[in-house]
Amino acid sequence: MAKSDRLFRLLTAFRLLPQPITAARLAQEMNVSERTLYRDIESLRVGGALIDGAAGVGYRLTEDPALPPQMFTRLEVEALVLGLAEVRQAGDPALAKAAEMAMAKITATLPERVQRQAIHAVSQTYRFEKRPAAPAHLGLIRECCWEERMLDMSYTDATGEVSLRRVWPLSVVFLDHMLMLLAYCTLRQDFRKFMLHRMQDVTAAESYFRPRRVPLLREFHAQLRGQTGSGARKPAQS
Amino acid sequence: MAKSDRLFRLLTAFRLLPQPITAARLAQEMNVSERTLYRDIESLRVGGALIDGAAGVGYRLTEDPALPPQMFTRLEVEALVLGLAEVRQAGDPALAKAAEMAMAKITATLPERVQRQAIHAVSQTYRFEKRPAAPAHLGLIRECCWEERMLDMSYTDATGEVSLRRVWPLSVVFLDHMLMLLAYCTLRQDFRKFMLHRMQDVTAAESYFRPRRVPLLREFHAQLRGQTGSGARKPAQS
DNA sequence: ACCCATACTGCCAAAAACTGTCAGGATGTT
DNA sequence: AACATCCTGACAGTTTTTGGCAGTATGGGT
Repeated sequence: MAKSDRLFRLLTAFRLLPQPITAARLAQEMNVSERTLYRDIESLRVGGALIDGAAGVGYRLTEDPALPPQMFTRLEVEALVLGLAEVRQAGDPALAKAAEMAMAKITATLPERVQRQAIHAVSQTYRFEKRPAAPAHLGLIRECCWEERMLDMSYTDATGEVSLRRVWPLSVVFLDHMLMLLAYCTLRQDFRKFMLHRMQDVTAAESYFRPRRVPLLREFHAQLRGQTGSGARKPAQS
Repeated sequence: MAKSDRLFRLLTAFRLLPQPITAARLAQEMNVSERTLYRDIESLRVGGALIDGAAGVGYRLTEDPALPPQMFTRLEVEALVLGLAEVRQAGDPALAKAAEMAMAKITATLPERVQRQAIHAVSQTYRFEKRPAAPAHLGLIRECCWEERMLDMSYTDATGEVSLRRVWPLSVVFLDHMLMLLAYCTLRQDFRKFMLHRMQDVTAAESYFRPRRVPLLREFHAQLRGQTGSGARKPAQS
């Protein structure tokens, strides 16, 4: 095995195996002698890896050259922590979980000192008025947006009238107190806003509208901006 | 030169030099023959690099094995975009700017396809009731929290009474409509919450309270949790 | 302080990997 | 079609790497 291949693999082993880890354990993992393993460690060090080794203890990969050179300022760390904390309160359990995972992944890439800054960030968020829990069909709606897949539902509008709709879902908007879907409505042949809590029997249709989502959304936004600019009239809503 | 060293350097050259780039150019850069360069390319490919090579054109590094093994799921990307968008509406210009920068840094590390998912994320946020712009002293307060530096101010409480305060600032809380500082108040010898818009003449003191911020904040939170659990009484506020 | 576990480094002969030259084939662009 | 460039095999000579051995240094626990 070429040494260069082995060095790549050694870095992977370092990331995956519990630390601290002894040279003997790594050598076993790599099928080389300990002497060679010591040399490999030295090579990785020359290549930029910061590997801490304590006699009687073992090795730790303290900074990984494969990790991004990206370095967040302290204020950027605050923004990330605060933003992801907001998402955790957004009322969407799946998104809250994803926010946690994203934060964990980012934290794992940070040097220890910056990790501590993130864990003990100054900025916090607290919401007195909680959003109601997201309806069960939020995940389905989101996936249909991603996949540019049409969506069928019955919708109860503000007057209490129920209608069957086939829409092209474009975007999910988190408002102060509720969730809204921006979509193109095939029944009305126009853009419409739908409140998620007024939807029933939401199902993914067999048809797709790809690849139209991004331009349509851009158009909807332009329309909304145009209406906002033309006065205090509230944008049309289903 | 050891081949393993050269492979690291070749990846660097790939990232820095304009693409597409010919084998001849890279060989020159690395001081090896073209034949060796072809072998090196093959070695990088075996190691996971996705390098596109077209006869008559040159090479492109399409996916870089040095990029983080961390990969955000699509939902995690949504959470990041949404969270940082919330921060941009938080009423704190410095933090908003930091959120933009953080998002740009994260985006830059993503493969192209995932970058597009981030740019055209489904989740958006819109706030009807904007927070008032943060008072000018927010930045100073934040820095004093970071540095565990005492803060002096005059404070107008809910009854309109003004008092001079020296506090140990612990945390800035973004509420629905306003900003709040959690602090230890040396005047009252107790934890207190202060609304930022009721502060005047905010200055950093000469003294520090480090390293006390994290345990104090933990204690304050425990106190708040205790009060919440004991009934509907609203926590004490200055 | 002592003991144990482990990091660390130099040396050397044998083994393995690598190199550049040469030749020839394939492919993309204009 | 012409040109530029990717691609790959073969081979003799060169360079690098390996593992075993020996000895030193160091961190952590008791």
